[in-house]
Amino acid sequence: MEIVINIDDETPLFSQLMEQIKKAVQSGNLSAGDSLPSIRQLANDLDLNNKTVAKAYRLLERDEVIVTRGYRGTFIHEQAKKNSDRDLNAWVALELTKTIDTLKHAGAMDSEIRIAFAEAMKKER
Amino acid sequence: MEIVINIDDETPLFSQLMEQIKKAVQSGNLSAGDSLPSIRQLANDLDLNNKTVAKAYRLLERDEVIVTRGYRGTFIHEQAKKNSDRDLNAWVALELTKTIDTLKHAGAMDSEIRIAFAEAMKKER
DNA sequence: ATATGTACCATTTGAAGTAAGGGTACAAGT
DNA sequence: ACTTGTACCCTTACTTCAAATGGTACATAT
Repeated sequence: MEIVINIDDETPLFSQLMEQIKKAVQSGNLSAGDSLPSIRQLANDLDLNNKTVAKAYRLLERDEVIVTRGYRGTFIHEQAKKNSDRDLNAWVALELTKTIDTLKHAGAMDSEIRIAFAEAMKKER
Repeated sequence: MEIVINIDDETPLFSQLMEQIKKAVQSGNLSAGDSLPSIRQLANDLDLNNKTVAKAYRLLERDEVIVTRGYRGTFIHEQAKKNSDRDLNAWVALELTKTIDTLKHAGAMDSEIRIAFAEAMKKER
């Protein structure tokens, strides 16, 4: 499989990486159980920082598209194909939009919503 | 009635002004129908900018604590005492906290929630 | 003329957060 | 020794926003 990262693209590098791995899973280029390059290896190949690749891997594991097995490396998740369709971001956006809509219809100003949101994010630890 | 604005206080000036007017309503120092100083007058007395006072007045009118009658001036709302108890900010914070709680329990990262929130605020015009 | 709220134009200051990178270190296993 | 993912430390550049201020202008009324 080949991965191409475009630095000029406005989408974050870790997002590009996630998208391409998900696409490879959906197209069948990557199948359940396949091993992925190590974080350091991939970072070196793509000329990215370790942290950038690690972030993509961390999120892909949370989405159950890949599985990390410590020193053994990283592999494609058994349900990767099914899970690579799910879009957590879209769901998050939908939930937030619904709530914001409610607040605005009640007359809340944008700044009030933003302040309250920032406070809520701080306190929810 | 006397209003005291503390510049060293971390709470925004317009918020301080709103709070003090609401308190004056609750304590009975200001009653329904009482007239308030004009925006320019109050801004001058408290050494604030017109916009700062105007913002407080605008929000107090939205909360139905005061009523503006154009060139005639600004007055205490008929239901001011009842409405000065309601706290829109607290309700907004509660709604957002509930939604954020849901998102976090689903595994969403803080940054994802923040990005989605910013997008939702942009698109909801 | 003068005063009312309001609506624009603008700027400055400060805070907060993301994305990305750099470095160092660790336990677990080969 | 070497590699794995991971967890810290910190820095840089960029973006967005709130809050406050300043100025100009307007219709509406006295």
